[in-house]
Amino acid sequence: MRGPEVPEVVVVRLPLYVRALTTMLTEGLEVVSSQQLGSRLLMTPAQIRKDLSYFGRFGKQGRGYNVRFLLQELRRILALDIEWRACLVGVGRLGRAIINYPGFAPEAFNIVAAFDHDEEQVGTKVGDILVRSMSELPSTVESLGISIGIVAVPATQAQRVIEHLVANGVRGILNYAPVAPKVPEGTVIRNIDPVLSLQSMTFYLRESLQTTPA
Amino acid sequence: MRGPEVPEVVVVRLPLYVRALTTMLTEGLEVVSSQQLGSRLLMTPAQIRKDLSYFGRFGKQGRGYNVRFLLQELRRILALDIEWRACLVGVGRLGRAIINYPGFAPEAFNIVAAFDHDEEQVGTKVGDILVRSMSELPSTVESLGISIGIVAVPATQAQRVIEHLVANGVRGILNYAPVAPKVPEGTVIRNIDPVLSLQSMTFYLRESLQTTPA
DNA sequence: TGCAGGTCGTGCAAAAGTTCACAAGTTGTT
DNA sequence: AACAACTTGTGAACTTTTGCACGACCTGCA
Repeated sequence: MRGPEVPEVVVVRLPLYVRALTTMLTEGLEVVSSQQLGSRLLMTPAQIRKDLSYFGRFGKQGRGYNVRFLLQELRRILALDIEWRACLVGVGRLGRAIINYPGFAPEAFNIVAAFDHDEEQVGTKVGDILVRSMSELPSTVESLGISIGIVAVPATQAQRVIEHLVANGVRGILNYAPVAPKVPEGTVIRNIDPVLSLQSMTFYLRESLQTTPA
Repeated sequence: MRGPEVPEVVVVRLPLYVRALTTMLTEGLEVVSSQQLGSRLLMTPAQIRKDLSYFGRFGKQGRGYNVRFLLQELRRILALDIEWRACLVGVGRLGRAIINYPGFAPEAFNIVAAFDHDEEQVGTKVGDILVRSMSELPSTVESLGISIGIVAVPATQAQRVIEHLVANGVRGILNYAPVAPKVPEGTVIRNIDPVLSLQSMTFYLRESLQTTPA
């Protein structure tokens, strides 16, 4: 039905381009070639051109890409030109840090509600966000137009919480719990898991650590 | 010189196996087939068997894998059977949250030192970690045997800080700054970047948001 | 013992992803 | 106007990754 299916790897790279182009724009650069972009991002120019070609023709031969225009197009493609509302579930230490993280809002990702299972927490405020009871989740998601759920609960509860979110219409999950939850078709999940990152890193560090004697 | 080069995708999946096997062990499961493991991790059994085959033959035909044994082997391969010492650079809100994150220590990743550029912070304690001056970094890395650097500084300073770490012998970088720093050959970097995750997520959410009318 | 049901490890084929290489077009200079 | 220097977009070649399918083997039961 839709056009040529875009590989997920390509979609995952687009935000990298958005970020690099944003920087370039603030540097006053008006035009950029796939060559230049590639050397900044450590990628081949061909890959950048191929990636972009899934979505249209944004460049000009002999010249390159207009930074402002390409940026605007990529933001539109990724739907970054609209505000996204998220809720946080789990207001423990990690949850509090996430609410206070200053990196989301400038990118138009706004955490507009927080929930916690612990009734002691309910009614308190974290930053300027009111902590609500889990029972208020359905109505709050509905009334505030929340489409993303940020999960910062213990691993044991993550699957259940995510199912609850999905059942109430939340289609995007940003999961900080150290598990890989299963989600139904049509739901998008991204896992933030520093321990997994470290655990694959050590495979490579091992070698440089143990110096082999002659 | 070394055996058949192991693809990085494979290495990145190993920690997933480690985690699933750990859970299974606590559940009292003694033997597991690639089939079972695959259905838990949402992967094909063939992929699991192929991945493991890069490192040896751990299973028994007709039976499967001994959970305890496979887990032990994988932990050895990933070098998770030794303690890893890390330092944190940047003791802002994010850095404090990282120090207090309870997920590292149980996996034998220990943050044993913290540094900050801000002399006001130096000398204070975060949790039970003393904040040191950047000038103490070289000697501290050396004396405490630190091999991993966790970077939680503003984006503008990340590249510089990482170069400083690498120059002092730190070969593994866990970067929380929203940039993709360049690192020299032989250094392993992993980026934790929730904004990028969200920005690729919205591409898929966009569609389900805008319901196409008939 | 013989056989049915299961599972591993792996060569091979298919699929997915990356890079090459070139026609076509742009820009600036002489 | 002609040309040199660039750069895009893309089909084709190549590389990497995934999945299939089957021989070999294990286990338990009749």
